Amino acid sequence: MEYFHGFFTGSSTLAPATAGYGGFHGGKGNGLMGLMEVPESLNVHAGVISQNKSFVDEISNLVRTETKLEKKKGDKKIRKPRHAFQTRSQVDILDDGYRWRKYGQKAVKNNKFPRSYYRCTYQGCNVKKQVQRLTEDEGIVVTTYEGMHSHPIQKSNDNFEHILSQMQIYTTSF
DNA sequence: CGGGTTTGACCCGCGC
DNA sequence: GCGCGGGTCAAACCCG
Repeated sequence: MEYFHGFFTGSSTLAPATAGYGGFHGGKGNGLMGLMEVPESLNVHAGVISQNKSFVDEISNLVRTETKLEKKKGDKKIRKPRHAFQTRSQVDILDDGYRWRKYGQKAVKNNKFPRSYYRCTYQGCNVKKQVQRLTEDEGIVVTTYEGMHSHPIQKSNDNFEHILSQMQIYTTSF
């Protein structure tokens, strides 16, 4: 819990994305080398590769949507950092080593696939994630993590590393 | 039996 | 005020 000090309180406006990385993976940061921050170059890349264009658009939309929720005059608003991962996978369930409980599923507009909402089941851990598949590229799955884990992973992460090795990753922070 | 999933209802912010 | 879209709740259900 102490992890969240000054992070979720919103006192610090910078909300370091690096903290998110560290929290995401407790111990060895092996496969996380693939992680990179996504600046505005995101837009630059749009249109370069036709296949990737669609997901880039989707990500952009995602970013815009969440950014709007952060603008509040009464600076008391807590800005919760989110990290969006774009992965290539046949299955929605990407086992990252944590134990998740699904708590909802909604259809999103402009997307024929539903979005699933998961919550970490570790006691006191309020990390959430949502998984979304793209309409045009059903081989692409966007996973958005919200919050940080303040506890160790409960399973061996061999599987996790394996998945990471075949992952194209995009992250955004707010 | 206990924990996770399903699924419709509810809730809330926002734009019209 | 109302409808819409997105996020969450919770009761029923499923499965080991």
